[in-house]
Amino acid sequence: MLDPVSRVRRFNRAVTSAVGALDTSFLGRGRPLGAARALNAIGHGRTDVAEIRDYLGLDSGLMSRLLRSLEDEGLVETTAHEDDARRRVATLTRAGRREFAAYEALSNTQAESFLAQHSQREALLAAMDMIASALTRERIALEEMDPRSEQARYCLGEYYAELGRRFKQGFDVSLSRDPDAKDMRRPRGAFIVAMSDTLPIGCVGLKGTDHGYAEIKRLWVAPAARGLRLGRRVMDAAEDAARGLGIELLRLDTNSALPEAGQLYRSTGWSEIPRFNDDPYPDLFFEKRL
Amino acid sequence: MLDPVSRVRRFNRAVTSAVGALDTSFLGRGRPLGAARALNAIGHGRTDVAEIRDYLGLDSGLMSRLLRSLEDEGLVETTAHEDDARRRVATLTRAGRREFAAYEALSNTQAESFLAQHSQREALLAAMDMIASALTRERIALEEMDPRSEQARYCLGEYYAELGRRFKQGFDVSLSRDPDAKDMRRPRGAFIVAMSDTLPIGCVGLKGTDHGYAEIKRLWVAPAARGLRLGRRVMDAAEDAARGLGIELLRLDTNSALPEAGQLYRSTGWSEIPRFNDDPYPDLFFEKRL
DNA sequence: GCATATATCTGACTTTAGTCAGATATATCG
DNA sequence: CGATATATCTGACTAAAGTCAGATATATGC
Repeated sequence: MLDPVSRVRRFNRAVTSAVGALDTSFLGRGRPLGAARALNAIGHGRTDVAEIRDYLGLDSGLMSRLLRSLEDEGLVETTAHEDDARRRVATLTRAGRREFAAYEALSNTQAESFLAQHSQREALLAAMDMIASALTRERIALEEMDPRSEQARYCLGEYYAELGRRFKQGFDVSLSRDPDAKDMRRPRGAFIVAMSDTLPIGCVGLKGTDHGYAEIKRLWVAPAARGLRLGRRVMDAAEDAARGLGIELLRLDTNSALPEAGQLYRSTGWSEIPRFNDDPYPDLFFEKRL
Repeated sequence: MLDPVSRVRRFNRAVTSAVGALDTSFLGRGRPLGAARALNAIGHGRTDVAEIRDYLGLDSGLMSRLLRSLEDEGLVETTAHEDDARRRVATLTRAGRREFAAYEALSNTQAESFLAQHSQREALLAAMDMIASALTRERIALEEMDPRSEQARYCLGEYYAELGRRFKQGFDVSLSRDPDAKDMRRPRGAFIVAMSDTLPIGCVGLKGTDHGYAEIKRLWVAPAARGLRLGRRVMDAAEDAARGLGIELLRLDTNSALPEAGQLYRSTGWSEIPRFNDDPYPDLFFEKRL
């Protein structure tokens, strides 16, 4: 009935009016939207004035005045930055934290009531995740993290769960060659997480070995982020990290039940090699010379 | 990692900035956003001034001034309404149509470039459809239509395709007891389509028979609209239509491969009865006394 | 026909957002 | 130290959006 472009535009119309409604609900607290947005940015931990200005896309004059009005209301205090007295740092006062909490409550209530009117919650949330990831595509940041960090462990948990669903025989980490966290940390290796806003949406591990090569492990992209060519991006980052560590040969193992992974490797310069380990799960092996 | 409310809020943030970007693109044509929105509302067929005002949520003074500025630009003409000379009707001039087309082109380009950067187009579109339907939930309208109308035929096509996917043996309409369009039109029956904006997202047929009962046929809800309790709403509408036609007994057949349908019937006063036709597809039969 | 209701318009006003050109204070580089 | 760059602030301004109290014209019910 509708062509793809009309479907996108139908979505845009729906969302425009929903955003408008959310904005108006923020006006209920007797403060212009600009000031409310600035307060919320500070509440969410953006304390550096330049950072807030950049995030909200404001002129420096306007930003300054918004801060002043929040100060006049007694919600915000500004001090000079420790390392650079030209920069200013904004923090919420006690009253500011209370006001911020009130905005948070408004947002939460609105989100909850939206969810409550829908009986297929998980499908709806998955759709929202997917669109949020697509819309914030340019803002996805790749960060090197400790493989034991909360974000990394979340990714690994999702990764194992997905293998469990996709392998006919299921997946039990303890049977697999679970890499030692130390091997995926500098200087032996690295662990890279793709963050969209505060949400981890993909990862890859570079595991150092003592056999003259390093291994790529735990490549995962959240279902909601597939189609954004993120797999390729994290793999590129892992290869860069490997080069930085002086590694010249990479190997990896995978399973033919994950065809999209195999396709990615083949299209990015990896070549299939014979089995090089005795892990029970993989049935495909690749290597790439850097 | 994220609780449901945070996921909704992440979506809201993503979408807020995307909407802002769309708005700014509209400013490129040298006209304030308010005027551009009014022009687009007229171009999309909202000609009654009160209707535009209502749609855009504007004060009557502001609306009047926007119309005036569009008239001054030579893009819009207003005339008195035929039936009520107090009301005004706005139409685009030739120049107005040209300008409207330019805005349309902007929107289309923006939508296309969003789609182009994503390789899982169909999944992304399905997610957008789902969210658009959820957000415009209160604006879903049930309309009685001819079962041969474009909208009805679209729904039926989707319905048959879904049965084909869900029945192990597939589905071939010609083997089923395809109701005559005449039986699903007044005065023998009715055909109801649920419209979200201009998109049909569900349907149900009420088919008159000569056996002392009418049948419910072709109950379908678009995958993107599931979870909105739309099935229940269209069924209620069909029952109302039946009551209006003096029908006292309803019957329907369905298949256990469609468990959500069976559940709907059981929870809305239908009771299971023995087979009452020789259609090869159904294996469950219900009736309800009105 | 008259009172009342409705739809739009006009004029006078305020608030919010945004722009721009300096001013001020601090940092950095040679 | 001095030149230059950077971060923020201030003042003066404009544009856009929105509000509100009537004015005007037309419709409707008795």
